[in-house]
Amino acid sequence: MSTIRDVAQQAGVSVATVSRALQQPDLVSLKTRTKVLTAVKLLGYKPNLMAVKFRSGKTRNLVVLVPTVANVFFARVISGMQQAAHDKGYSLLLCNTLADEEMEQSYARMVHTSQADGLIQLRAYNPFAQLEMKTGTVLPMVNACEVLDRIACPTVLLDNRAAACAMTEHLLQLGHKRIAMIKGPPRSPLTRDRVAGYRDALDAAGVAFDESLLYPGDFTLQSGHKAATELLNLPNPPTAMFCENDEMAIGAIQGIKQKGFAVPGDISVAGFDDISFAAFADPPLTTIAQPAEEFGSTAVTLLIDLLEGRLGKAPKVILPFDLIQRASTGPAPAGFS
Amino acid sequence: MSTIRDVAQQAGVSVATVSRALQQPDLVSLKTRTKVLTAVKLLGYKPNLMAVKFRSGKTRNLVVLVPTVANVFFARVISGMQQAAHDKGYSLLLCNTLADEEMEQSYARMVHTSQADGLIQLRAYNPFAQLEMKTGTVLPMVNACEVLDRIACPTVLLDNRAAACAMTEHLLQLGHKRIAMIKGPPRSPLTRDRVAGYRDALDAAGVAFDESLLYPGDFTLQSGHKAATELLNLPNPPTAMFCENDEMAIGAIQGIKQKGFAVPGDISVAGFDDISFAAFADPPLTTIAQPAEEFGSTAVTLLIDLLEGRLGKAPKVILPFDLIQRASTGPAPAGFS
DNA sequence: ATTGTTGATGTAACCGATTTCATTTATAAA
DNA sequence: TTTATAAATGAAATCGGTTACATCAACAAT
Repeated sequence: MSTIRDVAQQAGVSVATVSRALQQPDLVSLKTRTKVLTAVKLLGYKPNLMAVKFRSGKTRNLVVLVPTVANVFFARVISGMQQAAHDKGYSLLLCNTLADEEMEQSYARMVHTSQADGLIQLRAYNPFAQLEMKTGTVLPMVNACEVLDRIACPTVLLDNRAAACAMTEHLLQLGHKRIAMIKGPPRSPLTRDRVAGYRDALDAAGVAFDESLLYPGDFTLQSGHKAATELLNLPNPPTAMFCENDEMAIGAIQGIKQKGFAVPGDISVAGFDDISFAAFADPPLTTIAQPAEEFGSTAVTLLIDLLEGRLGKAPKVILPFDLIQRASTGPAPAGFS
Repeated sequence: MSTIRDVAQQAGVSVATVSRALQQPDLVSLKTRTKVLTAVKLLGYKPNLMAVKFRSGKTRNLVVLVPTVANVFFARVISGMQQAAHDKGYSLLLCNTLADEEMEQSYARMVHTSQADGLIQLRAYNPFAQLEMKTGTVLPMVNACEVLDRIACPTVLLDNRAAACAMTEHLLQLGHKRIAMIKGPPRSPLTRDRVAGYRDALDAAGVAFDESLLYPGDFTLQSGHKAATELLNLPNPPTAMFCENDEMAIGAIQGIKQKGFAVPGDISVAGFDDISFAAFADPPLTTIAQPAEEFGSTAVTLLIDLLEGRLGKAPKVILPFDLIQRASTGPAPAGFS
């Protein structure tokens, strides 16, 4: 590997001139510039960016903490991040945390140790909390998708409450009174907001809230299946199931069918996210579309703006949702209404 | 941010001693070590790993080129990579290439420019080819999943030919004679191998090969849907469709149903990969299970072994497949046999 | 002709660790 | 006690760039 010194020698100039010829060509005369470029080409010189980053103290790396890379929605978010980061000359250091706080902190340490400039967290947990407490500093971070309640960093989120309310209203309008919700982990702010939206709609429609219709899942196909099965075993089962993501909805549909019920004839099912499989479910899934890639790109943009000092107050960006009506929801069966 | 010099001053020793106290504690007396550790704690010292990496010339970063992060199978592969890399103290720099060679080369450049030590490519394209040609050197790379034919680097692959042959045999045993194949891009070695395996099985069974039953897709749900629809429009349509991945199979099932046919009553459908959605398709999908996470972890392990000089000849690791028989394949309809 | 200004280039410090080599101190052997 | 050896420590070089500052030449203004 040739270094800048080799180039300087080959070109018969100083290293400073080589550096300038490459970084700020206007400061160097045409003649010298040509000599330098010739030498660069001859030697196949590639600057050692590790040295540059070290010197500058900027890595242009961003750590991304993803609860589950294998989740289709997050995969789309990552895709959006990657695109935005690449466009701005940044790279992503990916971590599949599996929601393990120790793993998250281990990766967060890359920011303390100057291996990355900032961090994006897609979950309601601040891996910097301990260190920030101790040092009184605030580390560059952006929180997206599932955001912490009281966090002083830029966030990107959906109005989950409004979205859940909209979907519940859709089901109510179809005549459903017993609407189950297959939700996420009870502690999650995401779940809390969506349940709140669900209750908003019920309250507005004067439908009584029934705790037993709330079933906690874990966002997997399996848990949707299990939830639906158990909900159907209730003495007074629901006629509609609103799931907090599409995977659980697809799992629920299978569970419902296996119990011998029709979707949406007997039971309506709604999802959340609008992953690509939603449109290919049988029946195609009514769901809330989220701009997943935009979540990613916005998060990256905010973080870079923050890092480069272009961000004043920590903004909260709220992205739009869209209720996609497909065939998995229909009128409540007559016998039940 | 405090540096090693601050610690040295605080502890009243030289920087060399601090470095040793942290890296090779046995070389430092207990008394000094304690002084140093106290100073470290007091100052909240974190070594600047950028400096370490620069100095050592090793970044412990690995570039990963993924055709589509949003593809469920690749997401699992990445997940396996991430785990293995983390266990060995490496980080992943993720690139969603969208099979764009320019993008791939742009990321490959991170290896030339000392931002990463090596690269993992999940596609049949060598982004180092140009540079290696020019310089005569060979850059550290591992090729996995879809591997290049004549490449002198470690590879991890499935015996795609045998797997496709096994699935085709399964369909032949069910009495199918007209078996379509919804394949990938014609140029891909993956496709080529699988088509070869498909023909192996046909030949062995004495069933004539029909070019018109080969339909090229692009691994998306949509393309599976389109392929199935068009195949059913053939004058002499197939009774079974073997798809090169589960997404296309799920798309195909929808297309078939929309045409008014039953799966597997009229048409059997088989997939490849065994993604989580396969078991939740309706009907659940017969498919070839691939150890996706193991692809990732093996690729990472090989690359690290290569980087750390523990690899002699470039190995070809062949991972096992498993034919998962579910409900989407069944006996060929009587009328057609 | 003198001074000032601009443009082009070079010298050397610098970033923060590690590591070689030299030096000092402690310990064991004679 | 002296000497040989081992252990502990420090000074300084090093990695490969960037950049502040110094220098020098060319040219313009006076």
